[in-house]
Amino acid sequence: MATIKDIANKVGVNVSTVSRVLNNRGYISDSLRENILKAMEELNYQPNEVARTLFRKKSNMIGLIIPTVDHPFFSELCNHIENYAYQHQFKVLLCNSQHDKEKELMYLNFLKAQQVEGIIMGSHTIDVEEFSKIDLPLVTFERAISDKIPFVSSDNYAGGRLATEHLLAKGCKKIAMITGSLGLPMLSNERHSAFKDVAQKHGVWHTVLETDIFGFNPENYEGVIRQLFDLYPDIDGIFASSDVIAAHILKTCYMMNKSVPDDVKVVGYDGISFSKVLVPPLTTVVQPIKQMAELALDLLMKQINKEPVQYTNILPNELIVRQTT
Amino acid sequence: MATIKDIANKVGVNVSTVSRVLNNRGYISDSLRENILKAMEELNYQPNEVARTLFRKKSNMIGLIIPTVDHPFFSELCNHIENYAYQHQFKVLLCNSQHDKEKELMYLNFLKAQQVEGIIMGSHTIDVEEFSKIDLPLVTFERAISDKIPFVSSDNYAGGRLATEHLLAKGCKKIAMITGSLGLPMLSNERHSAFKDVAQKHGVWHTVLETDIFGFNPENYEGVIRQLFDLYPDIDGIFASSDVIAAHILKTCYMMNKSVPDDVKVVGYDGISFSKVLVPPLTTVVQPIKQMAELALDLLMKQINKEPVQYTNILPNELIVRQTT
DNA sequence: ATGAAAGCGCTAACAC
DNA sequence: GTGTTAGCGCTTTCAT
Repeated sequence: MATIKDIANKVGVNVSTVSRVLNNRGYISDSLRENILKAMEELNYQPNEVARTLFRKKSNMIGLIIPTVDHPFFSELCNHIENYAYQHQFKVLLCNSQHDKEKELMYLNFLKAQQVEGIIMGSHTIDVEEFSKIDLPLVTFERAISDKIPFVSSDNYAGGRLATEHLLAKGCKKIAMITGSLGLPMLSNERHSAFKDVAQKHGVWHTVLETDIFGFNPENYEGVIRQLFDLYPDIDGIFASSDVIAAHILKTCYMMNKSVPDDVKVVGYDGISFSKVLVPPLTTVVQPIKQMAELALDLLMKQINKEPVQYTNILPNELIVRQTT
Repeated sequence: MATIKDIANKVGVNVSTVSRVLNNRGYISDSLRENILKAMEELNYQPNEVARTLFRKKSNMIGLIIPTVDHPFFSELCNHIENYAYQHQFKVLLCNSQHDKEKELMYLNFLKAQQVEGIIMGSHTIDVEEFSKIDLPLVTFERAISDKIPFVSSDNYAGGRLATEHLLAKGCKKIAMITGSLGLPMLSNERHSAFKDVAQKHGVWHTVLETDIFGFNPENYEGVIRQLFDLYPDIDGIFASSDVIAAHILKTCYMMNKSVPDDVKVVGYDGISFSKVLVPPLTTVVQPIKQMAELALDLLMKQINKEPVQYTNILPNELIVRQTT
């Protein structure tokens, strides 16, 4: 791989001259610039960004840690973040923690060592204390760590209320919530609080099913949903904590010959693009994923630029009624 | 951020000594090692990987370029690649080209500049000549560039044949294929060739609908599928070039009150995890995505280690019959 | 067993 | 306008 030195030698100038044309800094005669540019072309020269980063202490990279990109919510989030970052000349280093504490911590250190300029955290297995060591601009998704670390989330409680009240408004008498893990310190747990509060307030029978410890183990979703129906055959409304879970509910209803929305109504959460192509198209609480992504990056960039930021960033979401209710 | 110098100063030794404990190389007295380790702990020291990479010319990073992570096939692929890479101490730099030639090229150069050790290309908008300039270990998905660049794909022709023959075996008399763009130089276009060949061979009426130029613009899928049905109301079998398209077909059938599989049968392609939770669960040609991901990385790592590789890597896929046929 | 020094590729004073 | 030089943080001979 050609270096700046090779170019300099070839043209017969000093490396600093080459560096000047590379950075468009200082004066150089047009003819020299021409020659240098030509030499770069010929040697297929590519400035070594690693060396540049070492010197500048600026990598133009940010880190994104999520549980797994293989979940539509996160892949959409990731996609928006990448796009927006690209517009602002940032590259994103994607890290999938797989909900593994070791891996999350390891990636956190890796990102630091890699001199990223900031980190967006969407995975939450590590403890609060660890964050103090990071000492890098940070933004969190769905988790409030401290009043020093801004977070963005949608209004989970309001979303849960919207969903539950909608089920009741549609006449459901016996409702269930099926949710991923409630054991992680995430704001999304408030969807569950809202569900319980609303059901209690209306004096409606209700139950909660926690599918699994981590929320992303869809292999056994159908099994547990079947169990729920076996136990309570007259459940007529379900609030799923994610559209992915909702999809499994629709599938299970299909397999059990329960008609949606006639026998049971279901409302999802997230508003991922797949929600509108499900059969039937899913009623769901849609989060403003794109805005959330861009807001997170804005907050990160502000910190990178030493600008003040707001720590609490809760975006509204919207119930979209389709055909499962 | 603490550097190796800070540690050295604090302990009162030379940086090379610190470097030694960092790399477990050479001899150092146990007591010194202890002290140094303690100092690192106290200063929360993190070796600067950028500096290390500059020296070693080894980044432990590979690049992955795909059209968009916001497509289940690629997010699953990406997930498997990341996992497998992690097991082999490689990090992956994810680049979404969005099918944009500029962006793909820009990312290609970025990856080189970033000193990645190799690149896996799943996006294919740039021309063959560009590849000669890359001069880095490369593996391609679904595209044969040259006999110097290994590629991995599933057996697209066989897959297309499997799907089409299955439709015919199920008694379809009037079949359509709905496919993404055929305009990109991808091996997956062979699914289409197989479809036509099989239909012709059996003398069955058939038509092909190309949804859009790039294959990932699902906004208007329902519209074009409706048009197809309006034009040919008696189509009774559809082969979709991806499970995502198949999902849109199922949805559109639902909206048009066409029963699947009674009125129209549909078979998808990919075997993404969502295929089994669709309603009805989708009959589809499943690609061995995980094996493909790991094979791609194996081929890349072999090149990195200067080992010989096989250039043609076509994996078999399997028709899984579920309830849409 | 530890230190001194050179160098990875690049940039930015500072000379001339 | 262009060259010289020091240095970014780290590793690795080569001394001692």
